[in-house]
Formats: sequence, structure tokens, C-alpha cells
Amino acid sequence: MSHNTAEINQQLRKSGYRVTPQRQLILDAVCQLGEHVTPEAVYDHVHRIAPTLSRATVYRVLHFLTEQRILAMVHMADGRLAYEMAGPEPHHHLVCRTCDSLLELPHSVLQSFRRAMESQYDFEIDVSHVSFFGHCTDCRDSAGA
Amino acid sequence: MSHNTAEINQQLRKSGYRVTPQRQLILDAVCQLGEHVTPEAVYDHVHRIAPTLSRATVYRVLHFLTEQRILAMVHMADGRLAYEMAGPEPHHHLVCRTCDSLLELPHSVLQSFRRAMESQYDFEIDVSHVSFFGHCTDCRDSAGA
DNA sequence: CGCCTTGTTGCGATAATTCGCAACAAGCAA
DNA sequence: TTGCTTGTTGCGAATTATCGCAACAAGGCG
Repeated sequence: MSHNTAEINQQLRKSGYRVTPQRQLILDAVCQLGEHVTPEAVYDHVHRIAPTLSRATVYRVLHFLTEQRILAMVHMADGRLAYEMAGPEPHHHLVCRTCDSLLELPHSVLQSFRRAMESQYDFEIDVSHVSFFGHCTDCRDSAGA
Repeated sequence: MSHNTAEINQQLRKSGYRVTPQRQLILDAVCQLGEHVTPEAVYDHVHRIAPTLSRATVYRVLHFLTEQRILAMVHMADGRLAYEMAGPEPHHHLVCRTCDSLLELPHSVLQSFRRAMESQYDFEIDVSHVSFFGHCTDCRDSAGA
């Protein structure tokens, strides 16, 4: 797996949380399954390895790892949530409401906007992941609107 | 209620959709209940008036009215969806992940960003509503992070 | 006004997500 | 290593959200 397990475990313990096999399993699963991984996909994956691991735990751990900034939450077009590893260099999505496609956006395009929010509103935008909804080239053309 | 019923009905019929009492009831409910109204709140409200109106219809109509740009979808801090009237002048939210508070953002601050996305990616961001997640002044201070 | 066409709704079944609480186990300390 | 302390998990129930299909009704037409 491509994430630094030891470092993450360290970080969790230092914050007073525990490193459990469930958490490691779920983290590995997200890491392996790639981008915008759904809770159900994670469950299918880990359940094969640890049959007693429950759905509730999957949801709880995904939520937990997101709070710890280890995972990032992704809003899909249908309103459901997915997750992915929160890398040091975040990326963002342009989500097409018509064809559900995801267009990746480099982090740089958000930096100035983020700084503006920080100075004007003293609000720190969590840039681990941001989604914008709208319509892509193809769907704008064919929509005829 | 503060929305122009006649105009909205007109718009729907012109697009080939029907104006049903359920849709009017649900629209009125969102309008009355204010900002970031949850589907459950809408259901509770309309179900008292029309006991046979089902949950499925509430969800379907909220989704439908959002597609028609009559309502706007709002992402809450916990990942759930809420709705509100989509006014002619949209506003956006800074959502605090710690205290769940919503800070309103005037539309103007997004305009330049939107234009940039349009020219660089040919992607039209739906600006009826955008949410940014992060941490507000108070929670950043007290977090001690 | 009453008849069609077909978009919508209701209902019950399913799927997706969260909750409550007792049993469990990670990690610290002796 | 053994024993606590208390964060976590599992399970089953409760909620929340979606689906499939037959019955229904909005609105155009004669």
C-alpha cells in the first residue's frame, strides 16, 4: 500500500486515539480502491477479510479518518459521499450533474480563493477536498439550454 | 409565503411538468421553514397537512425542484443534504466542521472564480449554491491544534 | 364538460446510514 | 507480563433514503 502506515499510526496514538486492526483494514481498503471510494465498496472489501467487521464500523471509521485528515470526503453528483486518501497535495473536483463525470482540479486554482476567505472571514477552508457542481462541456452542448 | 407561486407554476407547465398539490405543498414548506431545511422537516410539516403524502414523494419533489433551479441543495457539515429557496441572488456557505455553524458568503466572492473555471476548463459551475467546509474563528482558537 | 395521455404519487419493499449499549481490547503503567 | 482505563467494536434496531409498479390525476383537446 502506498500510505505510510507507521506515520499514521503514530499520529493517531499521539492524539490519544487507538490503532485497531479495523481501522488499518479500512484505511488499506480505501488506499487500494483508489479515488472516490464508496462506503459500500469498502465494506465489501474488508468484509471478505474480516467477516465480523460491521457496516456501522465502516461508516464510523471513514468519518473518523476524515476528521483526522487522513481521508478526504468527496461529494458525488447524486449527493452521496465517497472517500479517498487525503494526500499532501490535495486535488478537487468539478462534478457534472448531468453525466456524473468528475473533472480533476489542481490545488493551485483554489489557493488564492482560500487565502481571501481567510483574511476576509477568518475562516479556514479545509482544502483537503472541495467539490463544485455544474455542467461539463459535453453536457452543456447537448442540453440545448 | 414569499415566493411567486404563479410564476413558478407557469415555469413548470411551460417545461412540460405538472403542477400538483404535493409540489406546491412541499415548496411552501421549504419556503416557510427557512434556510437549510432537511427532507425530514419537510415531511413532518407536509404530512400534518396531507397525511397520505409519502416520504418518497418528498425526496422526489425536493430533487425535482432542485433540478428546476427553484430550490437549492445545501451540504451540511455531517454530509447530509438540506434545501432552501434558490433566490435570484444566490448565497453560499462556509460550514464549520466543528460547531456545524453556517456562515453566509455573498455571491460576489465567487464570481471571479467561476469565470476562471469557465474559461480554463469550459465547465459551468452551478452557482445556485456552493458550500465550503472548514473551521471558523472560534473553533480554530479553541481547538488548540 | 368529460375523455385521453402520460407525468406523478402512494405504498410496500429495499437499501443506505446511524444509534444505543454491552462486550471487547489497545495501550499505559506497575 | 498483568491489570486497569476507556476508547472501539458488534449487533440489532431505528432512521433515513431509494426503488418498482400499479393506481391516480393534471392539463390539453374535442
